[in-house]
Amino acid sequence: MARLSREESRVRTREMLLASAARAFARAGYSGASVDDIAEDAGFSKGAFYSNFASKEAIFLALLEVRKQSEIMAVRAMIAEVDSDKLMETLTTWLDALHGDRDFALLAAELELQARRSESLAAGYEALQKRFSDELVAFIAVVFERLELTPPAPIKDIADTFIAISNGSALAAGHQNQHAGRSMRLFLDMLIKASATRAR
Amino acid sequence: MARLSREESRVRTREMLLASAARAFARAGYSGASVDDIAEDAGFSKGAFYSNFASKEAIFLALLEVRKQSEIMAVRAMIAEVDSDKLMETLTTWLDALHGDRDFALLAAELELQARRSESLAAGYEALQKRFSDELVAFIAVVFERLELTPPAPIKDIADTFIAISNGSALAAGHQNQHAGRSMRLFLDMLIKASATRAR
Amino acid sequence: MARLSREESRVRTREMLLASAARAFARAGYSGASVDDIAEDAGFSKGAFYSNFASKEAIFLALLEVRKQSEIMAVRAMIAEVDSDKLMETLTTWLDALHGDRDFALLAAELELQARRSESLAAGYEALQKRFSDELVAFIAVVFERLELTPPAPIKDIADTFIAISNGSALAAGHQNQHAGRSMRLFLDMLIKASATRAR
Amino acid sequence: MARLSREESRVRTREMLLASAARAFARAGYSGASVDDIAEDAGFSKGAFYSNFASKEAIFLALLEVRKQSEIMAVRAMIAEVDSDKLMETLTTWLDALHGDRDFALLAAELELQARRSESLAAGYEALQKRFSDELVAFIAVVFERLELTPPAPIKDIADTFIAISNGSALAAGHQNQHAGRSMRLFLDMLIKASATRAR
DNA sequence: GATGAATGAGGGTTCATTCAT
DNA sequence: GATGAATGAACCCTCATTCAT
Repeated sequence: MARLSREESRVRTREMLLASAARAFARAGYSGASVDDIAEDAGFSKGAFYSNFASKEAIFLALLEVRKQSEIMAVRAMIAEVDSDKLMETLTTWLDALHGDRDFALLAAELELQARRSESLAAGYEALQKRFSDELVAFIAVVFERLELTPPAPIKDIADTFIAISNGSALAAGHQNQHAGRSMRLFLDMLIKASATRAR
Repeated sequence: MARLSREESRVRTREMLLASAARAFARAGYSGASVDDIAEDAGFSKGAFYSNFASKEAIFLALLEVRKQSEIMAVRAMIAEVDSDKLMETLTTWLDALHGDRDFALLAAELELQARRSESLAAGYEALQKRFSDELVAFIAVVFERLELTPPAPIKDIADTFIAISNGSALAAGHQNQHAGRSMRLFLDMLIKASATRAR
Repeated sequence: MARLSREESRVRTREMLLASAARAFARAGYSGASVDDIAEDAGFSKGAFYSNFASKEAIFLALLEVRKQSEIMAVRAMIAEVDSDKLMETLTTWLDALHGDRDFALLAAELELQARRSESLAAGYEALQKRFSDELVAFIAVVFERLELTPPAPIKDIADTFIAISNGSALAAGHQNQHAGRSMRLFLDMLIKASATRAR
Repeated sequence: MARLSREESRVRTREMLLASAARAFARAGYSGASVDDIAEDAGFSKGAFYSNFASKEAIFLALLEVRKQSEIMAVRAMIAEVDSDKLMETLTTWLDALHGDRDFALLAAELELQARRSESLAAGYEALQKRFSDELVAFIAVVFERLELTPPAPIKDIADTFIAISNGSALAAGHQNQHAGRSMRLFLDMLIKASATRAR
């Protein structure tokens, strides 16, 4: 059985704490979640927490980074495989993933809100958000290109609306989550209908 | 100088506390805002707070009610004055109001999030949200009627998307808020373009 | 219908507050009972309370006085009607009264305890307790005289034991109060058996 | 100098808090004593208190347990060494111990009262009290056996009276405590005089 | 690196008391 | 005399963080 090296073990602890923090922040919000909750839920002591993260804010920012990073990677992956056949299918899969995990959605909203509140968080957040936004703009541009459609508005606005609906749906989704994602699909449908076929 | 009567004074205190609470919750979130903050910011002691509201949760719910109520009244007012000439203008005014007050928007988002977390809040919240949603659905139906257009999707979905964009934009709006509301207008434009003209 | 004079009305309010305080102190103890509880339970406002009593401590002391006074009067009444025929019957009635009211008993214990804690209460209490003790000693002396028995110990000790059992039973009486008073009767029986018939 | 291990240190803190709580509750009663008082008097912070006891009620109950336990052990010890020569001497020593510590006595009374008021305390209390009572009944039975006397009343009643006098004396004992314990001895004397010598 | 006892600031809430009405 | 809004000190408890083990 492969023994974990010290480094591997440290990484593993870190990841378990991050996962636990994601759950805790989603459930109770940044202020409402306690370091103790997070540590215990991950199966560690408070001490272990502070050996891995300098503060509660630090783990929050780390989480923010992990999440935004993975969102960026997801979009980038979609760009790579854009082709007329599987595009809508890929999109649908992505949207389902985005809205399927209720905790994920609530966490996203909490991240946004909290980043807006704390100056120290805002700094780190802004940069990440910019990168994600840029990536999304690029993706949308590629899609319109491929579909040979002319966007009905500046792509930045479309991307912003996309993000707004995503976050907004997360907030609005009550206990019965069944129609989360409908808003997004309605928006997509209309977007395509509203786009002018490009002259050749 | 008109001296305030006992009752007037009480009402005034209550309102100042509500205003202060709105600021505090917007700034720091539900958990992050302290009763002490709220009371002091309103110029009162903690004791005064508790002789006006039974608990922190109570003032939060009271705030929720006030806000939702005024949103409902706004929509209702719009229904009353719907006519083809001033409709878009009225809508624009409303949207600007909705997004013009940054604190209001953040508060709205916080209200949604918190209501989703606390069972005791959720109870009170759900009812209010239902009433607002119903009102919005009625409004949208009237508008389509007046414009003699057929909606491209169930009106409930349209209303939900409307709300999602509103909340989502509030979250996404960074320090520079200038283009908040663009998403909403984009959505509205596309909505009209996507609607079929009704057969007469 | 006779209107209450201002003075009568004041006395009535005072008495209702005293009765309410007795219930509250018995139920929750001195610290545990709040002025608001007491006032509201009596059907008045806090202001009315403070118009009648200078402080929480003041009403407690007033209560102490009323109770001790009535205990003294009860003993004095028994002395007056001591005669060989009805003596034991009278005693029994008194004891039943003492233990029949659970609240009364708990209040008595609380009074004792609290008087022992607060210096300001102790002053007023000590005097009252002395008067009651003296009265009880006189009563016991008369009874032994009448029964032509010689007490088996200094009468003061007998009186003290009497009081100790009374207070102790109140404390010990659990929810099932049926055998409160047994201790007292056991003590009385033994007391008589242990007394030497006086030589004539 | 022996350094304290982690565990030893924890136990020591706990014990110091318990001792401090005993003083505080005796002095000010359950409601009157504050967690802050208790912690500071023991030389710790409030936080230390709460990492040793879950709540104020918890330390109260823990105290109750310690005290009742030691009372039980004391009675059990007496049963073990009952023999005609040293019995009365042992009893006397015990009674002196019971009444010698004024705080102990007041605490006992407070424990009884408070247990009667709080449902959550009552649960834990009742069990302990039952065990003590049973032990005392057993002890008294053994003593009568040894002395070859027939008790003049059900042993349970005798035990109850015993307890009542003990608690009652604690309450009645003023600042001058010199004659506490007299009641108890008077009761014992009479008890023996009132017992019938058993037929052989 | 991990532990958890301890700190100390603060959070929500209660409450005796005051005082303008 | 009665009212109850307001005060402000405590109270019970939580929690981010530190540090000796």
